[in-house]
Amino acid sequence: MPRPRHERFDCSPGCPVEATLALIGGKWKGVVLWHLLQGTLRFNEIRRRVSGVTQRMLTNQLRELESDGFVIRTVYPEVPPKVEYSLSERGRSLAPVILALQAWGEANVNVAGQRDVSG
Amino acid sequence: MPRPRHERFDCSPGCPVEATLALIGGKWKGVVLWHLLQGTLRFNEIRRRVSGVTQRMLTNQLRELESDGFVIRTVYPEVPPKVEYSLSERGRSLAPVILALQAWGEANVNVAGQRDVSG
DNA sequence: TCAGACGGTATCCTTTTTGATACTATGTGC
DNA sequence: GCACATAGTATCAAAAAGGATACCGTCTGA
Repeated sequence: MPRPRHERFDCSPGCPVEATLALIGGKWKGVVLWHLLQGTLRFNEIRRRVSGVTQRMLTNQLRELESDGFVIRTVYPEVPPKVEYSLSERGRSLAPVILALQAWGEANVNVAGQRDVSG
Repeated sequence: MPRPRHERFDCSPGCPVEATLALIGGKWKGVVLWHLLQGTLRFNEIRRRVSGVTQRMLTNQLRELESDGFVIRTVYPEVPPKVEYSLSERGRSLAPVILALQAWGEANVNVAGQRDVSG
């Protein structure tokens, strides 16, 4: 069972930054949260939208998001199975963070892979 | 040399989020960026502020931040050595992201023994 | 002479994270 | 019977990230 990268965050000023990052820094958590910000989704709907994620990883990330209180998992006792994922209030409170990440990425990450290092 | 976790980010909407996270998601990058947002710092100044980080990891994270164009490393050819780290323009452009992370963390992460965090 | 500060490297090792693959159960359509 | 869809587990392996420790050269101060 994966754990947060820090156990305590009373280190120093600036640590809330780390704390937040430790919660949403999983490889797929950002995109998943972003998609859930648009509305409730079923497992395979998320999986199709987040291209490249494996079933195992998606389960994993969703479980972590759930146990961190960001995501609500609703199981409908049907056959075939139906499970819906939606954001909790706490999850929605991340919106400004996710949107800031998105905005910066759109403005600064070149898809073509170019990188300007020379200042 | 560590690489970003994705090589391409043209996957789908939402991916700018992942792209940004891949760049600043290192264990100590958030705090380091936060501290550098306050001004230029020397290596050991950062090290003292970021409690818990080892010399190796700090070097590591700073090198990655440098090669991603966020941080400018200035070596003064003196003895004893003097190396200063400051944010590039690109680094400063992360301010809204870092501040969003900090704001959320301060509001939502239960920090045992946390006192005032100026900012 | 010995310790400490400076800003690192080099090496080894452990932990964490991620990926690939196969498997579960049930129902529907062909 | 067979494949597909649903939402997962289980298992094994690899890769990435992180940590501990020792070492480098030079200077200052005790």
